[in-house]
Amino acid sequence: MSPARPDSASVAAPAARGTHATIHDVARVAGVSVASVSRVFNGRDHVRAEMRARVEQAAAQLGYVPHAGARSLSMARTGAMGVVLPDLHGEFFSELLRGMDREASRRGLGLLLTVLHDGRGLDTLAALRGQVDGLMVMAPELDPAILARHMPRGLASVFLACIPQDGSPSLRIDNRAGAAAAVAHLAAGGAKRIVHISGPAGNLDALERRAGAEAAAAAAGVALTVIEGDFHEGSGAAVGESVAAGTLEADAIFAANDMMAIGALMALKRHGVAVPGQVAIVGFDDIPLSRLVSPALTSVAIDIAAMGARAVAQLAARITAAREGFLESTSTGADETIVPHLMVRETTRETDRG
Amino acid sequence: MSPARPDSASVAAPAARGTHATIHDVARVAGVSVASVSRVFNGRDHVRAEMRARVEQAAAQLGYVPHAGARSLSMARTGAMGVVLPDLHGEFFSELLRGMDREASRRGLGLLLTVLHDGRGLDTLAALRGQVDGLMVMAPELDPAILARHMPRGLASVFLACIPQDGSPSLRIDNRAGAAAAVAHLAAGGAKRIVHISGPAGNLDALERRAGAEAAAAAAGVALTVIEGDFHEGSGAAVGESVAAGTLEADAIFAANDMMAIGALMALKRHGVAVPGQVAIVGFDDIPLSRLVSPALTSVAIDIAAMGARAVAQLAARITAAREGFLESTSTGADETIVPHLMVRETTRETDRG
DNA sequence: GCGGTTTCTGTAAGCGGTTACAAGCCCGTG
DNA sequence: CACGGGCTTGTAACCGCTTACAGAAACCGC
Repeated sequence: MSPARPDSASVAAPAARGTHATIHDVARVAGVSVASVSRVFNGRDHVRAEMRARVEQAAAQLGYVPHAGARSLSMARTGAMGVVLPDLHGEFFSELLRGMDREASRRGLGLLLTVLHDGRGLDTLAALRGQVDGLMVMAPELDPAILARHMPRGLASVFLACIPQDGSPSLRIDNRAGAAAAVAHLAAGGAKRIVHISGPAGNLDALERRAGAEAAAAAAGVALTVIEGDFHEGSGAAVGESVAAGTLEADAIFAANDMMAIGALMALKRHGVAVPGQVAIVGFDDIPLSRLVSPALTSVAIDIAAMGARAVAQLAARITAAREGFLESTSTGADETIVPHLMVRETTRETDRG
Repeated sequence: MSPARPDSASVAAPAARGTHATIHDVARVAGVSVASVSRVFNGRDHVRAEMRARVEQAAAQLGYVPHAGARSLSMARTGAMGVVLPDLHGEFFSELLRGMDREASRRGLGLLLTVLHDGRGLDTLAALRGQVDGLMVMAPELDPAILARHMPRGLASVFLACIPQDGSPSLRIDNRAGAAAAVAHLAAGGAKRIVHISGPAGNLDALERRAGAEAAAAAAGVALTVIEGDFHEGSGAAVGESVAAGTLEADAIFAANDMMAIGALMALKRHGVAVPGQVAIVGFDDIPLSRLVSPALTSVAIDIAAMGARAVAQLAARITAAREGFLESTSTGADETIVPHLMVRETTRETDRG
């Protein structure tokens, strides 16, 4: 019983049609044990040069690639992070993912995307166990209690722009400060009657932005009327129509996001209302589109991509902490607050060409 | 030796700190075998109501969730699809993912995102084996041979807008037809000297669009000058500058994508060149932004989200085909061609208000 | 030429599920 | 009351890989 040698007969069918070669096939072809093959591939342990060569040759010949699933099962590590997002549109979505990807791929991690279509999808969260090492969750519309109930236990997680659960760290946007800066800027520019187009009622960001706007308006002694929007262009356009028609009196509009601001802007333009001459406008998010509309939109800027990258970094830290055994540690991982800044453009500033 | 009964002593520590309960823990607590627990959770086999109740109760008590990795190992099915994309920006990216997600989540599948940063990332493709059931690959910039070399063998795949490998089906945009329609439209509007801002040299879409434009220009008997761009706003702006300065003579511009068209549009506007009065502009892709700039951009429209959804559907079909054993079948899965259509807006049409 | 290291390599026990197979149960019949 | 057959359930063998442990081999100084 000599150790298995490369024997042309037994090597005949290393893998069935379409099936992949396994580590055993490689071991058999190379005439070594599976442990050695594993060692060669993970390169931590000592392996003689000749053995390494034999294994690599066999692996190449068979087109062997380790099976990520099996590996993650025995190592308790998947190499992927879950991203849980609401049903986002457009630039915010892509910028966030872009930032996450930048940081994740730097660390050799994958990103598993899960979109919550207004609540549905929540039950798939639990199924992520064993498929990802941690979760980045953004669910500003969701009742924190419901969210908590659906979070898979024991999976490291980071929350974006929503209330953190069970001591997980979170990344928060200082919506109040951003909104306050916007309103203060409008007031400083001479606005007396500001209309705030808010986000949907249940949305946390929306609530905070509204609060910030109200505080700043009170401080500056200007009137603020709040109209609820839905973060989409249409609701902004509706407000623009009302203002143009005179139904709604306003010399400035502060929208809770850029799409609504742009909707309002387009509606006003369509009706020949001068922006910023008669009505000044400020948005929130500073999506790339903002500087392309004309007049270019003044907006509260958040570095969305950077936020995504930070989320990955935080989660990575939290995952390794958990692996080291500090998981129950009282240092829950620092929350981070991202402070937005005002990007002044043409909708709040008379330009040479109006 | 009765079968293990729920015994408070042995049940003491179902899971260590932070660790998940396994199917064995559930079996022990419920006093049944692991097979039964598995049956209850997969619900295919007959299980008595009382057993079901016992297991469900135990699972709930332990907060048990099946481990996706382990399950995929024994079932040879992961429930996720890999998405391989170039380093895309903006709306195209988000629309595509949006469409893919819509279809994937309808089928209960996840999306694992891998971005190719100009070539790097290719080696991670092979590592996807065992992590996804199939791959959707979009790599218009990549040499097909290099791509082929890096594709994990035996993994079902669908190619988007690039040359298919090994008989995998692909989804292609009829770039030629779209570009031809754009140029024909410009010629019909009276253009005599058209400038085409192409995409980068190695890009397949870019080449096809250029070819379509050239063919249509020849057919219509109008002059076409090609200037190479990079799909970003800046290169479009550069052309706009040249045209405004008179360095480049043109009464119409056809850009290979919308961002370059918008760049050109902004540059022309900045210099007071009338659009479409002096220069008409057509873009390609019809990203949401196109209708928001002013004048609104005429563009060749592709339903990007629909394309993403189709890719998922095709891949799903191919995966089940492979599972049924038709993997070597000569019917390689039908290629699909998506025919774009022209969306005429203000940059090629005098409007009431110019 | 022998014990003690040091450096490789193989064996086998998991990781957490699924599932073929066999065994046990319960029932209606002849 | 023995018997065949339909439901349920348990046992154990995988899925493909990592890794603790132990055995083998090579090298050391004496």
